[in-house]
Amino acid sequence: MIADIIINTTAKQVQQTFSYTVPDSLPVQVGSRVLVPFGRRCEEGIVIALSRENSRTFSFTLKSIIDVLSVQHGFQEEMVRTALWIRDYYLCNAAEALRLFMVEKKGVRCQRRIVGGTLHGAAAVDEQIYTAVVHAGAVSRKVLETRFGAAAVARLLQNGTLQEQKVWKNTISDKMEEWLQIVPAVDTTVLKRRPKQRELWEFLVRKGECSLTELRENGFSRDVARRMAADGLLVIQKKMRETTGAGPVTLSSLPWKLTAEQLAAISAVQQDTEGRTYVLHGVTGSGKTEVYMQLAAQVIRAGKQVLVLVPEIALTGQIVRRFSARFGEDVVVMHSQLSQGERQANWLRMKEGGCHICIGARSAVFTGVRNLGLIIVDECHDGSYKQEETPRYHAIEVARTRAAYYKCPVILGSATPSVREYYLAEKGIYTLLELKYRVQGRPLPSVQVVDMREEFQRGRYEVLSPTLVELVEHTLQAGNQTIILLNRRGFSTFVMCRSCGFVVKCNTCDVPMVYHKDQELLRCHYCEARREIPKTCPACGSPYIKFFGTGTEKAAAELHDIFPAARVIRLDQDTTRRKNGGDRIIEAFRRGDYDILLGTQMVAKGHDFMQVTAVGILAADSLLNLPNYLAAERTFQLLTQAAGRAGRGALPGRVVMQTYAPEHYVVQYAKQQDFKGFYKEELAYRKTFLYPPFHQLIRILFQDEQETQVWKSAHTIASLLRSYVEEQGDAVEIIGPFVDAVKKVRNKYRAVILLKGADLTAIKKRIQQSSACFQKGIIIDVDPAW
DNA sequence: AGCACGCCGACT
DNA sequence: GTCGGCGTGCTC
Repeated sequence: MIADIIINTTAKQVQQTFSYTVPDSLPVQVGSRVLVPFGRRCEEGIVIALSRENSRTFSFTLKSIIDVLSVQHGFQEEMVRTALWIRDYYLCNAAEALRLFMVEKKGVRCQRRIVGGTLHGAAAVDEQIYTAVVHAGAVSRKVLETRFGAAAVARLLQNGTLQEQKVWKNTISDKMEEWLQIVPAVDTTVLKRRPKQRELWEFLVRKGECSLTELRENGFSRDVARRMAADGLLVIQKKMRETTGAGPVTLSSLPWKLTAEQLAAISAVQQDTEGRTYVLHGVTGSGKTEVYMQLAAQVIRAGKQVLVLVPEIALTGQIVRRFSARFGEDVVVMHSQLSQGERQANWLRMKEGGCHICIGARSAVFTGVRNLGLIIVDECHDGSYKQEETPRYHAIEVARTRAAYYKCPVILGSATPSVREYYLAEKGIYTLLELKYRVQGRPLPSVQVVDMREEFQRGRYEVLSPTLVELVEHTLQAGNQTIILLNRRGFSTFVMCRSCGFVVKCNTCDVPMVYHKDQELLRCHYCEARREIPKTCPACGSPYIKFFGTGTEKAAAELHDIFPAARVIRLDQDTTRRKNGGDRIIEAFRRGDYDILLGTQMVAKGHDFMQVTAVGILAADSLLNLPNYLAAERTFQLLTQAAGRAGRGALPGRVVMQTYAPEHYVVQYAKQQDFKGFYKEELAYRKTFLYPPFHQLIRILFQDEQETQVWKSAHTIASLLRSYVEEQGDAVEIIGPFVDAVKKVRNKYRAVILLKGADLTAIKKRIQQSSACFQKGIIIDVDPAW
């Protein structure tokens, strides 16, 4: 057999496949992670195809695979296929795409060590070093150098007294376990006077064979077995560690009274045999999680597995608790804060089929599986499903590709699906499932819009309008809770000189710095830069420095002034930095330890707070002015989701939205909680300007410390692509290069080229073939969230 | 990415 | 003459 292999390195020049022969003795499959000789060293390779020996000829002699690194960490064929799809769709390295599926990113590590060579009878020191090395067998160079000095070590390496050796360490070797087996037809009379050994013998006769862990669980010591093995009564063998058994499927299901809509949605998906994608459009509070769990139960009964994707860790807590309560041990959680060991254990349990449900954020879409039956993407509109570093994949597209292989359904649940997803459902490419009513007939909250321009004209400059103050006061008196959303952290958003208009910007990024009062510092939200607050204007020397704009810190301060007795907690990047910080704050608020939760968009994400009856949205239109085709959609989602936090318990909810653009269609539809209305108007806009879902986008970002260099390489690529489009008559529009929305980040200038067209497959192939597009400082983003 | 090869300048 | 700088090219 001949194996085609991708070398596990991200080096741009080593991305083609390499062919190796497969020794008959090795269990190599598509997806195996193997050790191969590569140049004059060893590397890890992933087998992506196997073919018969006589089917191909090569102009050079092939080398042979040395070993299989791990059976347990090997990929399923589906994972290899999905990885290669990611490479071709998102235009990244094969190894980068394959690494998405790995818990341990590198399967082999090279270690250099020093061993003894031949002693050239000389100085006593040399002999001393030589014998030290020989005595130890092998030593690392560092240890030797600190003991005897770098010069001496170098000299002895030179003259051959010492030699440097390389060893390759397998970091993903299979976990082995010792197994006991009786030797049949052996004379057991000796056991008469060995009661403990006889007991073990009888136990093994009943069991056939038994692992060492099982032995311990049954109260036998390993020593008894060892002695018996020495006497030839039983044999101890090493076997691959078995999956922690697929525990009994206990469904402590308390069947809820489902609404007719929930039942209809469940039965539609249950009847699926071709693996379609479903958009589960359910208003906030319509019971989507119950639908997920009922479907998951069905899939588990059929012996298959479920992947559940949720937006962020802050949100996993709640949904994990609900799933765990129902499915117990059959649920594992994947999140970035697990230790390497926990992560690996969970991954292996899923891959070997020992567990049926995996819940996690974006990267959980790559969890190994044995037999996939369903993928659920909760809050599918959320921006965190798009990875913002290479490979820049979208978890929904990866989910759909994986599901296509298993012919299993994908559920995209949201109260505010993205325009793209809803459009595909309307067109019949996906299937639309609607939940229009809240469970138990709870009403949607009533929404009041406050025009902040009028407030300003009346001379009210406070952050909180009188209408909102009244609502908060009322809610506090009733003993209920309030959520306040403000999409900016820090105290004020920028610092400006009143005399000359100078704005304090970050030294390395082209953005204004933000004033953080609790640290008495200016901070850049693009890099980690901090700076003292200047006492006088750095440009004109004037002392009239003023802070403009409002962040969560300032709003918190104002709330404290107006309601000194109210217990306020902030939820933003500054307060959630610590481990589980977000979950801790949310749980404390849920318990009722606080009256007001004030924060950035995190407060709007899917939490179920029964005691919240009021929601205030400050600066409802702050996202609207971003230079991004998704600005309106993002704003509508944020406003609707935030408003949806009110009135999820038995009590009705009230919402106040403060805005400078009350007549904007986004604000109007959000006020009515009218998804359909917003969707129609937004879709018309997208059609006019040929934005997704009508056209696809690719964004190519160029970064360099030299501004001229950025433009040079951007123009080179742009003209390369333009000439291709002209030659081929490809209907692709090439826009730019133009300056990025932020001109400079971390001292690197930024330029952008945008590709726009109904079908970009041909030009993607062209980009993939061009080495000029894969140089450092160039980032290719397919389907950018921009 | 590594690692070797090769070409050129500096120095015991 | 030789040591070491890093530009270039290859790895089945």
